[in-house]
Amino acid sequence: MLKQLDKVYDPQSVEDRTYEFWLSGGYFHAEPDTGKPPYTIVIPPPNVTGQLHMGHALDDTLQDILIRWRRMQGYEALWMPGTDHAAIATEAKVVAALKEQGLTKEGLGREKFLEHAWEWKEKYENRIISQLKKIGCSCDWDRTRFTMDEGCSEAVQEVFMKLYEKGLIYRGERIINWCPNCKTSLSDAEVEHEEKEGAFWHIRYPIVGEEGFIEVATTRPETMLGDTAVAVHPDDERYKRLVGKNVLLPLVNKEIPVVADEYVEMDFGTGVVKITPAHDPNDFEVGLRHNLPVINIFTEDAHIMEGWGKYSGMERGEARKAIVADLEEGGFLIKTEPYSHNVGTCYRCGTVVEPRVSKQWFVKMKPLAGPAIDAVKSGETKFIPERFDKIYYHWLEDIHDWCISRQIWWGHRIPAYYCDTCGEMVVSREAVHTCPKCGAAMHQDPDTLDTWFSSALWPFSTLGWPKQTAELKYFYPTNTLVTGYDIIFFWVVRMMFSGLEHTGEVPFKNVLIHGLVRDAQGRKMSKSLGNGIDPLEIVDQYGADALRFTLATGNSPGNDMRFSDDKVKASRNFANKIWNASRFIMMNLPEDFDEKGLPAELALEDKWILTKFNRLVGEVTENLEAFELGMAVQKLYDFIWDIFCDWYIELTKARIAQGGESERSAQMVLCYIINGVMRLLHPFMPFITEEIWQALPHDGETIMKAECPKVDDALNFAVEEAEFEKVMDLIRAIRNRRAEMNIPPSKKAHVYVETKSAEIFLQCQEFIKRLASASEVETGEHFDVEGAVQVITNAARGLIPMAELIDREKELARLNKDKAACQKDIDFISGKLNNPGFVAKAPEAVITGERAKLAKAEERMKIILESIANLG
RNA sequence: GGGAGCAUAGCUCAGCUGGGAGAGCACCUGCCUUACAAGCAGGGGGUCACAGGUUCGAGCCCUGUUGUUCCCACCA
Repeated sequence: MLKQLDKVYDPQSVEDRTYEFWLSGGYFHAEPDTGKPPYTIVIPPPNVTGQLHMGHALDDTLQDILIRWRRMQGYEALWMPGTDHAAIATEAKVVAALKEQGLTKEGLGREKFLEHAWEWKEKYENRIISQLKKIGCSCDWDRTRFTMDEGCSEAVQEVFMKLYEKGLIYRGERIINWCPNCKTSLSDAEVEHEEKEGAFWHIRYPIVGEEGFIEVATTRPETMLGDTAVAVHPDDERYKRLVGKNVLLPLVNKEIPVVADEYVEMDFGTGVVKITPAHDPNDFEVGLRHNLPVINIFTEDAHIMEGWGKYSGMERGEARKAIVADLEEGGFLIKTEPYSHNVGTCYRCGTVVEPRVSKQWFVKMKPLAGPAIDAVKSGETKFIPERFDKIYYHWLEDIHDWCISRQIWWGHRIPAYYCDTCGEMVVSREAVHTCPKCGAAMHQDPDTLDTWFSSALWPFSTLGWPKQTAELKYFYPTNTLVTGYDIIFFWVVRMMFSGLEHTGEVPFKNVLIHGLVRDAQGRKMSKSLGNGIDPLEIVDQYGADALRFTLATGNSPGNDMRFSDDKVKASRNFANKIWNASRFIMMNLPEDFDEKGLPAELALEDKWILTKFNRLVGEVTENLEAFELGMAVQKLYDFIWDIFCDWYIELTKARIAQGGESERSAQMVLCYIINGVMRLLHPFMPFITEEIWQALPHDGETIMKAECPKVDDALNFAVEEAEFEKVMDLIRAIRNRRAEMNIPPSKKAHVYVETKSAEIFLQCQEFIKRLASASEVETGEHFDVEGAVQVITNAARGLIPMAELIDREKELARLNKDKAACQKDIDFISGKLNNPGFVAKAPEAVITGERAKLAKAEERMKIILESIANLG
């Protein structure tokens, strides 16, 4: 007994029911070594932050489409979203959550704080899982929970140890980016540069031992407290003689030297730079070259430290005002000019970054970058689209060492231990409590590791590495990574060099890069703008299938896409169309219908649609193999709507009405095609396709594990396809004429078809009657019909006697227009064919194509001329 | 300062390796044709940013120009 579909398509109930069914069957579960083909795909997801936004929805949808597609091809496909425990931005979120309860991180202490963090993390991960389910992600949730819980700490410790032992991790005093709000260091990639309005202050530094002064220009006067030199270019004639002398630092009244350094640009500003090694990365370098002292004037939240008199305790902005005022009062300020420059800000909180000298852990990047570059150069890992490899190279080629220590609590703790007494440091897998040198107590480094340090291990740490698990062997290296271009530096690059370094293999073969989702006006979706669209609201409104379809359609890899309600609405309409087409088929099947194959006798139109379907299968397969999801989806849309619904289903109505063998074979072909189409479409619209497929005669438990349609050469009928299109041409031409003349479909008319292919038109006369409002169809070589409307196609001329509606002059004008258009055609094509260059150099296939076109046009011209003669 | 992308119908965008320009939405006309008005049938609308070049042939390849978006970068 076949199931009937609901009369009205309700995505909500379809989706709830279907997902429940999948879960209860455990269909997402992936096992290694199942004997299935060895091609596997693991697509690690980005870190999630607790709230699914449109960017994630796009990412996850694309990943899920690829996963489902591979599964249907029989591959054992694995997908594991989730986060390692140091997931991005989590500490800030926990702190914010605690604040609401009146608690602070410091008040709780490290241990209690971490307890809260774990609790909080679990909550948001559960939320994310339920959100991912809503958009149809077919992820192995048990595995996801597992990988999230343990957080892959073991892998992180292992990697740290290995790198440390190889000398690729070191601890040192460096100038790093410091966020005074988050009170932690940041890597270069975590700093965003913003153009900000500022000023250029010109300040007098009196020369010691003589009259006069040297003019220094700066954008940061408040840091002058920490100045330990001024620098000029060695070749600068203006200042050459001053090198080696001292100047007096205003306000501080300290003598500092004038040094010569090539870093100074002579043409910029005054050609004199004040050197503050503690608070500027360049100055720090200059300081190193000239052995200058480093004077840190800021506390970790960017207030002036103790010991600076009235400035102490001032916030940096406040200090700037006070210092500028004092300089002016003391007569040291020459002028202030407005100046806009780039300022580094924290990518999490937007606070202006303060460069700060401190002891941090670093990863030496040069040795790691080499193999990562080579892997892409050799094509072992490919970017799609290709152009992103340039961005990748560029980043890796002038890379600085990576600062990996963070002064936050929520993260993987650095496995280094320091002796309280002698300062000895030990790096160790196990906790060390007593100093191996002096026997005093040791304490672990309070810092944690950069989120991306652990995220970089995702492709293998989630598979059990460093243990050589069966899963690791089976699934690694993975096939494809899907992510946005905004995350190449943070994550892709780091996974690449980490994978190569620790496993000796690239972590993935393909990197499919997608763009950002923007709002309807093309703006980036952001919290501050409040223009973010919640994917779950879209799902509630239009359904997950519509959302997924929208995200997959109309965009090509690497390009941004605009998201608008109208697009989702169009996708929902498409889903509705599919629903109704399926409903039509189901309604017209006998209750015990269970045919899955094709009838022995295929009608002309059956061969036509089977040929079209076969072509669709081939093209969609090709597109998906090449990651051209947008194109695949477009072709499916066109086939289903235009070819299947608007033509084939309409054609079968005549056969269904007729009954008997003709009806039965139509039912079989309808089922065959819709079944195949549902399977092709399933990755894009998983819910509706499952629901429909289940209602149809089918083999297997779920469409997720059904086989993807394959090209079948036995079902290509090129000749019949072309023949049938002659009939379609005539139907279209008649409809066109009737519409132009405003004849309602209810007004049927006799149609005479003059043609050389009479038997086809005769065979298809029922279609012409139904689809072109014909009362009778007659075919023949020639008809004499008084006062007939004439429609012309390449293969036939239709005569419709409608004397009362015909305006002879208009008819003639129209025919002459046709004639002119046709003549233009002929001229154009023959122009090409008469061009000796074309005939000599164009490929044979193109030339024969043009010849065929010409023959058709000439045929058509003959019919037009006859028609004009007929009128006269 | 360096690099990349984009510029195609009123709007949003496709257009794969060069062979007479496409879709969705919007618009206009006619239809409640028993799957679907979230629909059906038809229609109008484009110097493919500009200027050169390569080619038998350019939306597509090359050079330059303009506009626009983004990324990177230590000019205080």
